[in-house]
Amino acid sequence: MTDSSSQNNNDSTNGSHGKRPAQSSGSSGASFPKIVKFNGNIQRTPGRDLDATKRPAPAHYSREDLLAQKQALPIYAVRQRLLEELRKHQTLIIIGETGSGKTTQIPQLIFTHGMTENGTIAVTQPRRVAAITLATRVAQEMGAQLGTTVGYTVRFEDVSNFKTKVKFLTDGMLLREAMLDPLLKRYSVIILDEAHERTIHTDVLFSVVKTAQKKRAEQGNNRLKIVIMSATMDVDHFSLYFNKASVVYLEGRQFPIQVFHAKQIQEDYLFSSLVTLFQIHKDAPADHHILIFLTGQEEIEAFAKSARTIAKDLQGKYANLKVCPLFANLPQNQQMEAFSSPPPNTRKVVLSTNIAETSVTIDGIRYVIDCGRVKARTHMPATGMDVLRIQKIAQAQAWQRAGRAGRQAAGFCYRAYTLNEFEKMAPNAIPEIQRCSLTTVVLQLLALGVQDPLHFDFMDKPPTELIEGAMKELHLLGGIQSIDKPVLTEIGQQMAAFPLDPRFTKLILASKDLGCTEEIVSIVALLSADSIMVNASAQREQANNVRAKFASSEGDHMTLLNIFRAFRTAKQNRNWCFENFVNYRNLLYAVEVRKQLAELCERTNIPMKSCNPQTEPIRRCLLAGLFLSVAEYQREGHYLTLGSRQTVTIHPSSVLFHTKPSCIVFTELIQTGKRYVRQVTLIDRDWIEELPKETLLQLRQTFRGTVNGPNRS
DNA sequence: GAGCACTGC
Repeated sequence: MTDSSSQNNNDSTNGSHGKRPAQSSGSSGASFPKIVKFNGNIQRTPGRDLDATKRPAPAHYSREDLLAQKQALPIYAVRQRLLEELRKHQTLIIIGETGSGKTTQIPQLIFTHGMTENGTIAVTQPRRVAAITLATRVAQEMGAQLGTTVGYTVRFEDVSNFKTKVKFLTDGMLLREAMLDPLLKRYSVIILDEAHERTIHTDVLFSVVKTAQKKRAEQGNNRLKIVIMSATMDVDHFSLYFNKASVVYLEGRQFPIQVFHAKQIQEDYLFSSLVTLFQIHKDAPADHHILIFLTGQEEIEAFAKSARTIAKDLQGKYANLKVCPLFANLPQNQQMEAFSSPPPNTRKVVLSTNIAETSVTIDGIRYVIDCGRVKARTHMPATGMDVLRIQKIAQAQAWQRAGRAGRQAAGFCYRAYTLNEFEKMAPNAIPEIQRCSLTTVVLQLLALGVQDPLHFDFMDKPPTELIEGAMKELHLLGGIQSIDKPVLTEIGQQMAAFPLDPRFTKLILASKDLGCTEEIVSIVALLSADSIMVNASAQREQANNVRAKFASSEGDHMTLLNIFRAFRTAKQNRNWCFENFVNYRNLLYAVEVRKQLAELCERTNIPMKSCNPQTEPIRRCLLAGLFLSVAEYQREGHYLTLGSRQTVTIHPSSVLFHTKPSCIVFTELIQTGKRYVRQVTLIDRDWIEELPKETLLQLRQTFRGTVNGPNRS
């Protein structure tokens, strides 16, 4: 550990040995962050973690084992000095690689030295599974039963009680708590971990904890200690934001990784990655597995096909090759393939999206091939549309990817881009808060008591248009009094209470008058979950045929509801899901969301009325809540949106893709190759005129001239 | 007749 400002001690691990594929050359001079092998037994299960039976069982260690493991962590030797720093400063920034032991050891250090007399230690994580596994591990090390002294809180699961002193929670969960108590009075220490990931929640929390600390200090009792933990080397930014807070560096052990860059610019990064794969395959021992970072499902499936074909031609000449795709939308049983050990004399090649960058860890990876690209979502405030496109990664991401080769032993990373290209990459990825729709964030800020979101103390301020766009949408939804005076209305307060996109809360509120809350709450829950349709390209046709019995001629929302009802009738049976090509995990998730929403409805006096067997109220409700998302048929399959007057197409996954009704309401607008609307429902155009007067007035004001007389061509 | 990266409440 060294004190701040003297830090530039990255090991350059670009060694001189190692074989080079023909089109790659050894990199020179680029620094490499420290990679530390985690010395515990923490494993992360992929995907949303709802199925408790699938969670890795906590390993059982003896007291001696646990102590030995603790002592082997790099942090152990410096714990006394670290403690001094923690005592000395009210705000401390700790830089250390993931797995250096900081996340498990620092909360214990704080706890055992009495810094929790006036409250609990909160440790935030960007992901649920991490919060759960870390709490399990720390409880074990402290000899406590999980849920007592050590616990965790994530959505749908609160394993903590009033005695809990070390609490792991998702950053989103702490933000929720802050909306009820902006001073976060029950905590004496708040640790924001993985701060370098800059999730939208952590970014808001930066300011929330800073404000809470200041106010509590002014009140003079129960002061708040803040610890920011990050893996980034760009510490000045953090330190400056937290009033020049002290920075502590934690060194770790690492396995060296040799990095190679392409010799010249690769026109086709897929082809280049494929060539590299087989050059490695020719020489490396069979149990040295390979991880290839690609951008998306389609790309991965095409790459897998090519790789398997080539491997078949080479059969018998080298080791066997087992190709495993890995992306979040892949059904869990297929995801597990990427984590299992392959048979003898077989090399595993995992083709992954950036899910393998942070969310999951795969054993035995010695080689990484990095295509240098990522698919990222950007919000366009002018059109209200999200654009999904492939872009170059940042340097920090490139190092993160490379690090995946050195988790258990020395490794290699082959980059499908030149050193020059690498040097031209942005040092860090653009934080989420600067590129996503901020409607929910602005709503949360207002609920937290922030007066002027435009001048909120962001660590990195989002573009003004994004904040203004959010205010505009909130105003249209009736959530704030006016754009100039952003004060929450009663509707706005309800929107803040619901863990939903405000547009979806609006739907629930609209359902009250139409007597279809029972149905709308299910639909909103389904829209909140990942896709419930299983869509492997290989069996797409079969899947569509089997699911045809659920399809509604009225659109996707009714179709979703039909599947959900059938799932519940089938007693939420897993096999039923398998037979019907629907995703069990995501349906279970929707059931949980529905439960939560139903409770909130009860609390806010929205009766769970059903309109069954009628469906018209549901479609009228969708229109009432989503009146900004209406489109009219033009010609050649194109639609024109009522509000922003953009040409859009119904997404091929929609049940209305063939039908092309004259007027539709949709829940998602996204640009990939084309501009698509997804989740589409057929409506009667006359219903627009029958909307409540205030809504119509608002519509006319917003889109003058487009509501009464759209040009039909 | 064509395709959405990843999280979270």
